[in-house]
Amino acid sequence: MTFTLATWNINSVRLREALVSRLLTEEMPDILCLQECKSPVEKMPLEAFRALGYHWCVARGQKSYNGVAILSKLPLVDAGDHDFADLGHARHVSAALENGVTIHNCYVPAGGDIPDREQNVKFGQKLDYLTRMRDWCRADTPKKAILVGDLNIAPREDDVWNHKSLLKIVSHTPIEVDHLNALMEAGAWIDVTRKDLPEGRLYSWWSYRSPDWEAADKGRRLDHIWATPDIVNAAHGSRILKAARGWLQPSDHAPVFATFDL
DNA sequence: ATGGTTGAAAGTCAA
Repeated sequence: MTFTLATWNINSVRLREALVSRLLTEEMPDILCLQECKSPVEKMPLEAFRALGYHWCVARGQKSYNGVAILSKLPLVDAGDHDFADLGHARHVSAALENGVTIHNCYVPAGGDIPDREQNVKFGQKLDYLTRMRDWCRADTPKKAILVGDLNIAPREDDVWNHKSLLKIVSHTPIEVDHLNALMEAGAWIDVTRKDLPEGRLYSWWSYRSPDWEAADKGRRLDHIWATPDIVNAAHGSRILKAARGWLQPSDHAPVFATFDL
């Protein structure tokens, strides 16, 4: 069985229902993981996606903030969620496919503007969230698992438009990268996007604050697809649909894709 | 060090 999976921080699924439908229609991923739905589950426009063949959905929502959903053409079973930060945020949900693969859809806290937990509680919450995810992987080593989402960290020098100028910018500070790497080691996670595309700059997010995002191209790779070693060799065909960042009234994130032959 | 833009929701807060 082969399936294609995509992950996309949609920044309001209700406002951008038409963009989600466009992605589902044009790209036809078997599974689409959304973050920042900014909606309770009962107000997510799931009927529109069902009409396009996405009959299964596992989601967690809340009013105004956060919110994650896994839309699928393939049967899914809800496999639970974790509130890693104990903040009552809907930032994680997981689902199991019939082939025994578990998908974890994550939205790691952005962490505020100041990269210092003494001055900025949000930064501490981000680091603590990653530590709790690490401990969860240590306690329960994931198998046949895929972890996707907006991890809000661009770990590599070629995951940002300028490594040196971003070293003190939240999303690319060494302490965040250390926390992300500790999580990867704890679960033996492999970065599927970089397995497939090891060379060159890759971005999945361009700020709304840049007047000409495409010409400036000051991007960061914040959105990731990881897999455990037992299935990573099944992964191929990674890509980032940069064009979606240029759609009308876009999300500031572009969708990231990978295909698995399992 | 600051500003720039966007979304939800009706204040600002979060990103």
